[in-house]
Amino acid sequence: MRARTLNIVTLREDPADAEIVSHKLLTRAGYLHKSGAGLYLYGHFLKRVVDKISRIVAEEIAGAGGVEVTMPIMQERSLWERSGRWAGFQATRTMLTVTDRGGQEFGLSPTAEEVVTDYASNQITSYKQLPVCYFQQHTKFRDEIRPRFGLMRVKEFIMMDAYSFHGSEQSLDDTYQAMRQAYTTAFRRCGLEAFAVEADTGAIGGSSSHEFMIAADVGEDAILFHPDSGYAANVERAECAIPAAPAWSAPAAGTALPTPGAKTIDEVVTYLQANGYPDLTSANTLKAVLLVAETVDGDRTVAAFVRGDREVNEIKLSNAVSQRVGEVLQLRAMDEAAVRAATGCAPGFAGPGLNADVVVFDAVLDAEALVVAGANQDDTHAAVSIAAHLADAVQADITLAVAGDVAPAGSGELVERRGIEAGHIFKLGTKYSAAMGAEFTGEDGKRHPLTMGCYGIGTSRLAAAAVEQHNDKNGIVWPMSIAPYQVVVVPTRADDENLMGVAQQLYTELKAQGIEVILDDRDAKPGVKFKDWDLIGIPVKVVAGRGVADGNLEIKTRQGEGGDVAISDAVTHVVGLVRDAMAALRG
RNA sequence: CGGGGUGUAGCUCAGCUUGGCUAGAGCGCUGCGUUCGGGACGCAGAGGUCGAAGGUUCGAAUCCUUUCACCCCGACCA
Repeated sequence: MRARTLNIVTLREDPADAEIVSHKLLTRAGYLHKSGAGLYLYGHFLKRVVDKISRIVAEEIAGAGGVEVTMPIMQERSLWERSGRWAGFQATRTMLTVTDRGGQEFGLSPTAEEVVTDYASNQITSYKQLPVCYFQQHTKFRDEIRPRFGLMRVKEFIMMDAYSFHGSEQSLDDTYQAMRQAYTTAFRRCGLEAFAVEADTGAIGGSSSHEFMIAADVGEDAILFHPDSGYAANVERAECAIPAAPAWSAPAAGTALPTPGAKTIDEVVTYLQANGYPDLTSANTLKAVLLVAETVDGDRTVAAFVRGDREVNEIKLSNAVSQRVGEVLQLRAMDEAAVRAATGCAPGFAGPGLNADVVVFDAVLDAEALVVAGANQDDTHAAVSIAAHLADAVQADITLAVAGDVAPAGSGELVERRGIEAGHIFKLGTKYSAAMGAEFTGEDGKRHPLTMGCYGIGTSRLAAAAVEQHNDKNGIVWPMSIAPYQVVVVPTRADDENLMGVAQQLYTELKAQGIEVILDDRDAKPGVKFKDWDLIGIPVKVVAGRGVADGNLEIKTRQGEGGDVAISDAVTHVVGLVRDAMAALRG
């Protein structure tokens, strides 16, 4: 491709609305044009990067048994009602909808379990056809509450989504592991350092899932690791062991403790330490978190109790509450009136015995130990044990794990890293097939629901993640496998027929060798061209300049390695650089 | 949706507090000339409904009201 035809426009300054390096560089280098909030036009270079990532991902998914198809983006409401998810996606307003002239509503695909399960129920009739895995690379829509970070979080994006169907849990396990391996290989081929972590299943559901994270400080997800045992989990999911609370000189059970004006744990502890209980710590208190759970059947009040020195993990809590009242669409804080209705007192003095539809105690709490908890009476706490309140309560792990906690699988502390969620794999079981009647006839001659798995990779997000991992002060440094072009040939002067002739011939020969090459035929100063190609991040640069008189070209990688090479050896040399880099990424 | 902020040239921004001449700068763009290996220089130019609507005023980018858009912090997720 000739640079003049590409109409290359680069910016010297960072765009005002960009926060993270990938957004800045992709915009400055002309890959990305903002069309609206969370809506981007992909320039020619970005289109090529995304296509390359798509191709690598497709090859690996196909290698794991995937069959590529294309599903509709507009999906009928009735299909989503069959799985029961229409209400949930509307309540959380995750799905964008459109209405046709007849008044029929459609969801714009945020994911495609319904469509593919409907397809599978039509296609699959016998166990002899199983397993099968359909996948696609298509645009997805999500009504993001807050799009941000350039390509990272947008309303419209490109995703690889795969769905597998099985006759047994064992078969699902096999495919799940094959997908996990395919993901690992695909990310490596894209030049990305990724790792798998245990994750919450969220709106997709199912029994278990892993997320694939790209390590990056700007990542929106916190991951807790235990290097020795290999434990790694999203903080939303992470379990932890909490050391027992230290003993304190508690009064008799049931003793009321006046705590005038002390509403927060800190205030209560500080007040009581100064008023007769010097060895009290926040670990000896009980924190009440009052929430309202929205379900398809209406709101339910929730009281969650964790140790006073810890925070509630709302994802874990939501899952625990779902066990009792059905799927929780959303948790929100109780307003003051609701708190008064539940406790009979002002906010800040809630404790066991209050009136809520669902009461959850963290599993780590010692039921017999005396703790300081709200007495459901203004300006009063009490020394209580939760044992008497467990009867109708849920006991579950609802504590937010933090770095420094003891890892669940033994000794040692959890450490925190941040990551960008690039992919997710789920074991769905029969959630969708049972709801939608997708069944097959087994070897036993009976009808069984299909067992399912699903798998997603944020293809366009990967492009941004790659820039986060591969850049320097001069711009992007693409891995060879996903660079928009592999090589650029830069004649230092457009008006020098000799230089242009040498550059032109090299360009033609490299193209003939199957190399993706750009000829920079722009009439610009050499410095301008060099800056542009560094910013854009083309892996190999060949300069036809002052060395040509001596029969040399300068060949350098984007990392700055290389030097003069005889013109006669240039094609072989460049082809070698490209092939070696590609081979290294294949591993 | 709650909290904070910003809308002025293609891009990055000044001007607004305290209303006043033809609304400015840098980058980018056009022409000419000199340059030509890491974002050159000189000269001459083009480019703006100051987000939108309404109001106050002799006079509004500036003050008031309404509204829209975008960005940041929180809840959603590939």
